[in-house]
Amino acid sequence: MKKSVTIRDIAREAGVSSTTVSRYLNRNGYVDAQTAERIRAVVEQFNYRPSRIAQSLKTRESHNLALIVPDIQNPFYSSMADKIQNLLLREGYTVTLFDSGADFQRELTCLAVAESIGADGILFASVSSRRTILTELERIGVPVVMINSYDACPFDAVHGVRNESTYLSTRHLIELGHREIAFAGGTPETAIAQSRKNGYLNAMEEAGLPVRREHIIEMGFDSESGRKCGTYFSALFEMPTAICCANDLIALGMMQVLLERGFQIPGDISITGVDNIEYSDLCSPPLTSVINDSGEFAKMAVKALLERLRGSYTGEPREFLIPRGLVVRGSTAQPQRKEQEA
Amino acid sequence: MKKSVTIRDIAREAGVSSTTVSRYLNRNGYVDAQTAERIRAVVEQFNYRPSRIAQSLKTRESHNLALIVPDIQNPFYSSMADKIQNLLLREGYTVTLFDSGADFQRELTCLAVAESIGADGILFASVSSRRTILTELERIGVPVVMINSYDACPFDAVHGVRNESTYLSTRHLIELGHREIAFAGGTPETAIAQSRKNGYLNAMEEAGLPVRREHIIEMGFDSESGRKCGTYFSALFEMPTAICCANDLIALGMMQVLLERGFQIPGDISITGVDNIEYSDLCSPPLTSVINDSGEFAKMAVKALLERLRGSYTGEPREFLIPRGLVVRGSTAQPQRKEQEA
DNA sequence: GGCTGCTGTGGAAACGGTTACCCAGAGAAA
DNA sequence: TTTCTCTGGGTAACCGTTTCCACAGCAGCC
Repeated sequence: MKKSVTIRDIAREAGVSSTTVSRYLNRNGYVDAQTAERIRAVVEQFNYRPSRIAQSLKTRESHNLALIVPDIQNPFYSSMADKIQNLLLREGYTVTLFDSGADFQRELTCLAVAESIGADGILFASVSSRRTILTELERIGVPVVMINSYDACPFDAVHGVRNESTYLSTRHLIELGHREIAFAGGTPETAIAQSRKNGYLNAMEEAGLPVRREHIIEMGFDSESGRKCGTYFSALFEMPTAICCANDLIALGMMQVLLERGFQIPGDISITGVDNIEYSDLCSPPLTSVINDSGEFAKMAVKALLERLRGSYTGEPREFLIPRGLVVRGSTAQPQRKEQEA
Repeated sequence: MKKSVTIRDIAREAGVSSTTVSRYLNRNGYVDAQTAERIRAVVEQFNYRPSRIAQSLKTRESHNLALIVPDIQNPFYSSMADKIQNLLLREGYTVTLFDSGADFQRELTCLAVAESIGADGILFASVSSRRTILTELERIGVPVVMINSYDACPFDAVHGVRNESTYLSTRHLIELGHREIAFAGGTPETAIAQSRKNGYLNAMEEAGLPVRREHIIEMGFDSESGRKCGTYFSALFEMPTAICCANDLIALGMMQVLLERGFQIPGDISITGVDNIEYSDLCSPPLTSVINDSGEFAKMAVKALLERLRGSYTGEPREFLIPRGLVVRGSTAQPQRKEQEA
């Protein structure tokens, strides 16, 4: 940061006090039309921009918000981050983005940094939501919106209906006639992974289908985990006819190794994902997936946070539910084995 | 931001002056071991963290850097952003991420915001690099590192060898025996799109192959543009036997519509991309691509910027070249038509 | 004519840190 | 003894804003 032109420079040059310049800039208080014009001219001439830092110090708001996501490389989150950023920039807020790597300790670090830079609010796609995190958030004391974090918490929350996403995809598989349906889950012990697993289990139970222990495997939410899960399933003596994946990245990684090993998709095995990221449509076969509209997540989260920041809502914590839907594509079909073929 | 505990509170409580507390915190100047311990205890007890904002105001450095990318949803950039952020967080810097949408006006907006929040430095994957941008950057006066922006500029720059990426992929196609090779480019009038186009043209010229006007089309760098280019090519009377795409997103979109329309890849037509994003490996057929190592870009850009920030390098603008390589996958093969088949 | 209320402006105190400068004492060197 | 250097620590100015007061002029009203 170089030596910058200050409000006092402008004031001196325009022959007024800095108070008046400030009033002019913030459009509050009275300032004569001619005076205003004089100030405007000087401001333009010097290309003066007030220092956000000094403003922040004085007003105690930084107009900067923290956005913490578990994995910015996950297209669901990068797309959501993009949209959140655009919406907030328009409202005069900047966004500092943190990638927690889905790690509890790093979530805490992110929060510490967010606090020290004086974030006015926090958008938190937390993966752990342990007590420690919640008490830390309360201590910091700024408005918080939790995203995709299903645990009970004293903050506004934005997510889909609990246990719904994989319920939809599993139902779809069941309706196609599958009975041996496996599940590839995300990072264990996280609320969202739990919710995805429950959706699968609920659908299976509702249909009276047994769930084999070895048909459930949980690694992480990235494509590398998907590859590992795929390798695992391909080695089973009794392979499922369909696999419900906890998100699209897992599904894509899974498809890759299964295709590599000569399985037909959906001929031998059907695959479903969750999130409906762009790439689920770009791959072949294109992936049947559950829509998680990152734009809607962004919109609701921003709306909720802005209302808190502006004090236009001060009531009890709210829960915003984002509607979902199933997109059926080429990766799912009726099972072709045993009963069917015989 | 709530009322916070200040350095003076700590000083009072520890029975010293705020100067001493500051000295203790910043480990400069002399402070007695016992005094230090007393301060440490109080700091911990009150969970005191100095206000970055107040520090910034006084020291004139915000420890915040701006990162401006054309499209955060492009995996190359989201991956690079992720890595940059991690590297810098470790050095005590936070990163404010901007998505310019590959738009000149929005690039200017991003710069204005970056300046007003007092960014100490700017990492700029600029797509326009017009004069206006460069003079604006010089006016702001903080260290700048340009990423993937091939125009001459008075700042450190990080990119691959000029015109190299598509040169590699086009050479590969030529060596496979293709003669009718088309090109699907990115946003026209950007330096990077120009470089990608030149690589293709150079390889063609070098091999003495003619380039048809209608075999070159330039839209944008996203998959939607790729789809449009694919639709266009699929309608040509004289289709090429291979298409060199300016990046992977274009290639993926292209492959989607071509497969949809019944073309075999690589049987009827070979496709190449650039960037080697994760999804180029996850799709089928997996995409032949040119490696652009986002991690290397991140590392060099951060290194260059840190050196400037710390003043450990103050010389002429430098150019950092990131090595590339070709990854041959299933989307390319020898042409199977005419001469070959006859 | 004295009040009241509105317009237009300025002085100066914060906001929470850092740091230049000054001072005191102790031991070492002259 | 005097002077110098080193350790340890306090005073106060300053970074660039905002904002609380204060004040002056003027119109309208009783």
